[in-house]
Amino acid sequence: MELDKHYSPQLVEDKWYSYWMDNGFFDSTPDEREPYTIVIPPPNVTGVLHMGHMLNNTIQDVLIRKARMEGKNACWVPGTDHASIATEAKVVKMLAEKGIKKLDITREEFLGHAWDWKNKYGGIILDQLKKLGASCDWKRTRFTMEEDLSNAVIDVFIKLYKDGLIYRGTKMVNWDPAGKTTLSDEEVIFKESQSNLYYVTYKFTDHTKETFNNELGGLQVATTRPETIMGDVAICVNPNDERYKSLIGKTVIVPVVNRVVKIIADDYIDIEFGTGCLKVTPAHDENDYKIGEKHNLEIIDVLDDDGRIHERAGAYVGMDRFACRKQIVKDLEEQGIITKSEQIKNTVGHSERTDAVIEKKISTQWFVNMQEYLKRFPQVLSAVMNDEIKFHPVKFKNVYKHWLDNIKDWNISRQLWWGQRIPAWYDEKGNYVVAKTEAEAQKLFRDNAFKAPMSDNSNLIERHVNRDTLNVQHSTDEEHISNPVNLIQDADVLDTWFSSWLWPMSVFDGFKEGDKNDLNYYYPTNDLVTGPDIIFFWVARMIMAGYAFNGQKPFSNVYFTGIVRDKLRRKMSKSLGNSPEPMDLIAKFGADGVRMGMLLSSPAGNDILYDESNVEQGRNFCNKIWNAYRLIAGFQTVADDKVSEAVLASNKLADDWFEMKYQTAVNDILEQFKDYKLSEALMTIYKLIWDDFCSWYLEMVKPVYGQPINESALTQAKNNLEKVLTLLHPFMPFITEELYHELYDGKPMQPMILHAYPTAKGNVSQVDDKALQIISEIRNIRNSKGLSPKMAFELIIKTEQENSYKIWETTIAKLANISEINYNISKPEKCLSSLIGTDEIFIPFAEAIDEVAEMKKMQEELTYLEGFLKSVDAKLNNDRFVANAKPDVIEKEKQKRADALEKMEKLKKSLTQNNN
RNA sequence: GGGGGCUUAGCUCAGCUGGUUCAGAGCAUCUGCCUUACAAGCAGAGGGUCACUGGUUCGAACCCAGUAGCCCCCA
Repeated sequence: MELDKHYSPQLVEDKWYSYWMDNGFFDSTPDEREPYTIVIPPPNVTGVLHMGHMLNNTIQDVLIRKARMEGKNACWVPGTDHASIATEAKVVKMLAEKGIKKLDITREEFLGHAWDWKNKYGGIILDQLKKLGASCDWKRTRFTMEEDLSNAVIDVFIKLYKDGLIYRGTKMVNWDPAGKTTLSDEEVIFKESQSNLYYVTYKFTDHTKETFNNELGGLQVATTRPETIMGDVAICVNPNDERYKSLIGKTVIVPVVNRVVKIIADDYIDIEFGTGCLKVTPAHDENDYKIGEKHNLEIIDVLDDDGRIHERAGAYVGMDRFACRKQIVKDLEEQGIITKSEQIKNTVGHSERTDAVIEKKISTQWFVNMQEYLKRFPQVLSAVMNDEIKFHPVKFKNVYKHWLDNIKDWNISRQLWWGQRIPAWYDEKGNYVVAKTEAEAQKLFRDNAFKAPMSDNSNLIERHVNRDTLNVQHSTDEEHISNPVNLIQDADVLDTWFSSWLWPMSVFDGFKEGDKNDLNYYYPTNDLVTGPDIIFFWVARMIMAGYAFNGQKPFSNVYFTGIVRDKLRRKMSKSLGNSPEPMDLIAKFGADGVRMGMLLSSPAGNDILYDESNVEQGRNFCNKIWNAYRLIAGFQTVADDKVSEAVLASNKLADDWFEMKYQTAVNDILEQFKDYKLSEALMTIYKLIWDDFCSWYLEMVKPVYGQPINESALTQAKNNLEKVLTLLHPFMPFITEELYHELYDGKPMQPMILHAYPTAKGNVSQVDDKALQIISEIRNIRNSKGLSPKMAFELIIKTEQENSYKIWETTIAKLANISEINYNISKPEKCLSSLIGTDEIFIPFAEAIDEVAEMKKMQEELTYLEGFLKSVDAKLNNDRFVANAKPDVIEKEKQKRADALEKMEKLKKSLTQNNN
């Protein structure tokens, strides 16, 4: 069959993927073999495959395929995440486009639309992974919101609540006015921005003026958020600030609302910042809130859920917060109350999902008590620190520790509908219980096992907290409680990560009643491959869940990939349009080429700078392998006894030599795998195939044109191709499967995907290949002298180890185009010469030798060697070196000295001969 | 403001506990080749005061201190 010069991935990839699937090679069920398990970081159902997924899933596939070939029971569990806030936002938008408002439909109707959406689009990303070659056990595909997994989430919530690790509390939280939900601290992204710092005058009351007066008739306060002025309840200065000492305890008037507030003192205030006076707005700033608590101040929340000014503010009601800021600045400037402003750099929190500017606000939410959690499960930290769970690269250990050391309580309730609904039930007074069903909740109420509300009832309906709601009112209306009616389930759902932290267990039905075979067999999993951006969101929390709910770690290794960026180090993003479409890339370069392109330049933890030339390199490599196969497939054969002894021996030697190269590479590759240095492992294979296999080995055994190859040599060549294909298979599964089948006429003993992976070998038998340097040297001489490779040379070798060269004579003759080799005969009158180690080679060459240039070259080398010898002697003559250095180091220096002397002697001899 | 990391060839990166012939790889570059597997290729070559300054040491890309620049995380 005539094979095309170019490999066409498009013709083979789908074929092999179906073949693997149809034969169930990706499937895994527990058996007596050692398991090897990876759970996929479940992509969001809203997502389409991006370059980050490509990298991440390629790495997982390499690991899982290698394990499978090593005879382990490899199980890679795929699935998707319901991505509460992202999906809800998407569905809301989709409905809005149809003219449907979320507020106008019921929760059930909304969820119906959401499920429709999920069923329609949720599987796209998984289908795209198949194009990449991902060998997931698709029969095990899970979804974080399917019934079993949702039940697990609810059960875990109830358990943690009973254990006192989950509580309902009123605290300052992050509010996303676009998503209309609270967020955990991790979901807030701080961005640096240019802001205006406005100087606002708070007029003194008459009483204050008596003791202190100035030109302004008031205190100047610097603020970046004038729209919260209506929530001001005090002015705070540093007690050590001489400027304001006499004012502490006096009063000023808040602009706009004309509220009279006190001037208080607190160490927290930075004397240097602004004017040294802080307007205290406890409802809208974490630090102000703390000051408010300390000084027992009122809390006036001036914003509503949409980020507009609330009636409570008493002015600018209904106005958007940013519009209000502009307006208030304009108005106060006109009144002469704002006298100046300056630009400053500060950081502003944004929602990770909606990018809206986050508002801090006080709200009643559900929290996980992290301090207590870590106290009960100290392994969460220790397991990572003592490498029971290994991070690759290790630098992330520090990041992890730092986060745990400063951890705050985890806000897990979200004001959304898409997600697991919080199993808390309230009566009309706001008393509540946590229970899986309404019936159980009723029973708990009957048993008086309820909690009194943190705040009054209105909080259930309207989530604002004003000063009244902070006064906790313990209900004592027992008569009412003993006859509960109309329980309402909490309207909120749980943070997405509160479900995905269970993923490594829940995908194996770890929380379900019934047999735990899968969990016991596959868990703890082996490797987790993910991005460092979710180390806190997900990695840390899976570790927490692992120890809390199973008493074991969730995985043994975490491989942190880098972030895929463009050539200019910019993140890939839709708005920049700098991200290639992965499916187009695969169509153009083939999945194998893309996989290689992604892997080549992505050491663990380093960002990868995506450049199409990497993918081209991958495609070119495929083509190289394809052509190596084409060469082998095209050989005509002849029986071994029909070729000369020399050819037989030469081919045998080539095989031994390649075996040495191969086994050395295998040993290196297995080490690199152990260290999770996948790009280095791939590079080692790349060089083994391109340089050692193609450029050297195949050239050694390739017969001259038109001649056949002897049968044993062909068999060896095929074996060697099989070996390198095997090594490469985890990285480039398609082409290796294709060629492996071709190699055995479509009927190999077993498919490549199940082929045994090579193992390390202690003693690699060495083949003396010093002589091969001659080939490079002669090519070099030809190149530098502009002599054609077609011109055959004679060669004279001066050496004490003739045999080192003799065994390679056939190869040297073929690859360097040498017609005759002689040993240790006298140097011809006119010749080109060179040193191979301490051996000399001469090429008789009568015409056109530039003797002056030759001499100059030798003289230069001699000069270098003299300098080199001097430095070696300096070491050896240094008593302290001889006294302190290790014996083997000294021995090496002595050897260097001897070699240098020998070379110098030969060069000197050549120089004098030429001079004669 | 706190923590972590980085700075080695034009680019992207290796370089383990300091010690082989003046520091390695891939890509890119240059030179010569369409040599019957591959021009998506072959053969060869050039290219680096290892950020800077000082210190420790017989010996420093590697250890220590400081300086400069860059990146990430956290608040």
